[in-house]
Amino acid sequence: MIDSNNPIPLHVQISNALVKQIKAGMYKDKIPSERELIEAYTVSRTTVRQAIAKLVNDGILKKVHGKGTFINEGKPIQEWLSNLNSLTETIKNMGMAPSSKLLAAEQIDVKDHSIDIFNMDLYMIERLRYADGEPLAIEKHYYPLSVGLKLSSYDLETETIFDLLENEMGITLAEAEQIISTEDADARVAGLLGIPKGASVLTVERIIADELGNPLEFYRGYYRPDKYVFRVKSKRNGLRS
Amino acid sequence: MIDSNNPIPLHVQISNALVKQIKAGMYKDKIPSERELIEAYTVSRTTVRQAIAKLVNDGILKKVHGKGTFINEGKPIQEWLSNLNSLTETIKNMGMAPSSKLLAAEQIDVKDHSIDIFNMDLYMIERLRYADGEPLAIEKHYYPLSVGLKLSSYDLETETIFDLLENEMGITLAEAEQIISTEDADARVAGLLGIPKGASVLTVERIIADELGNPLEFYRGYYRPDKYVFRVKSKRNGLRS
DNA sequence: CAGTGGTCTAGACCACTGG
DNA sequence: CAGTGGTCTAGACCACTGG
Repeated sequence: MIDSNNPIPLHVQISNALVKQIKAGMYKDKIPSERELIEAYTVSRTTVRQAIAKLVNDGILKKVHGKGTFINEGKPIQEWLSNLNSLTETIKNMGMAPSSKLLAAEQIDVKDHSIDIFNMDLYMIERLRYADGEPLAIEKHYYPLSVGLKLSSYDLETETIFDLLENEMGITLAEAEQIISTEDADARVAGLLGIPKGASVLTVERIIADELGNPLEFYRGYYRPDKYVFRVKSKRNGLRS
Repeated sequence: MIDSNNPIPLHVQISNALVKQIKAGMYKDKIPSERELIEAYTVSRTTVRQAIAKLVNDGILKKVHGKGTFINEGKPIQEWLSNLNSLTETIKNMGMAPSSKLLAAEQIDVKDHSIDIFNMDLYMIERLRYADGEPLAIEKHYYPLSVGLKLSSYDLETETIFDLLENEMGITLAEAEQIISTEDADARVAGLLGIPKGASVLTVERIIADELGNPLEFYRGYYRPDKYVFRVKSKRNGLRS
């Protein structure tokens, strides 16, 4: 299972093994202690701690000094807002299986929409996103027509849009500004996400720009709050006057 | 500067020293290599890497294999990343007049609450916050009993809690982790905020810690989404496969 | 090639939790 | 008290970047 000849680092192998075991319900609440994992995998403590640190950072585990390392029960998927990650990446980091269903991929006339960041016709891609087969979010991406048309030539149910943009189309995503809010789910959103009409959904509006600040994508996402939350780290260095 | 007799861990001391040096403009783009830092601080590589890892996780530094460790430009490290420091300040910045109504200030038995970050009885302060006389948010702050009691001796309808903690009580707030989500307003929340029962409210859970990571405050806020949204800037990580 | 970060070992002592 | 995670040392070899 853990193979030191494998080019995948040992701490990554252990990390993955732990996620698999946690998902399989092998541990009720607590994972084995670091010393026990050292024994089990015949590795050093550094390696074990490195594996655990990753899962703690992802919000899967939680360490308590003197007691042990515990599984973060039933916690929704947590996205770190300081990094702009694709939902696919985030879901994978949480040890779940991402999938997508394409709802729409179509041109939108400039006069029909209120998104004014591109001064041209748009192409809209809408997908229902799943984690371990459960509906998680609806994502609508808006691109300039040429970009959208090119994207639509790929299989958008299996591909990661960020991958396509960055690796296939040579577009560099640099930074994003996101607005997080909430609204009551309308009938369509509720139906797709499998929640009652009127229930709260987390909403994200996002503009991604390149290094020069030119807009590349407008995005609107609707997330099930019981399965997905946003996490932010903040600092307070020398704010005092 | 770096003192191994200091109870503050060496890697934290080095971490802080690096931040100070970066802010002072001591490095143009790249910080010294790990081997150089080992020399400079007379510590092991593990310790240096631990110090750097923290700053990478915070988005201040960025490592590039084979090249070095670089400063992440444009990441403001001197302020809260998301304008959540003091609601008073944020409201003022929007050109509105902040005010507060104290709803509760009371001790909570350790056995009655599920907040387990302090292993002691808590003191809870709950306020309804207004902007230009309109209800905007409900804020619940939880502190260790001694801190809460001291806070309650001030006029919490006019004072800013962060001001009291930092300037009157000499408590240093270093960093916070926040979780943003949403839920349906219950009758009480709806009534206080002046929205229909069941309507969506933005929720924030926050733990503020000192420089060593010891928790200082637990916080839960309920915001009217029509009057308050969260804005976050994110960067795309350079490290993808 | 020298220099960089990435991975890993095999120890050690400490501080904290609970019985 | 035994067991836990937290910190730290002093090494080693590897993979990658650039001249």
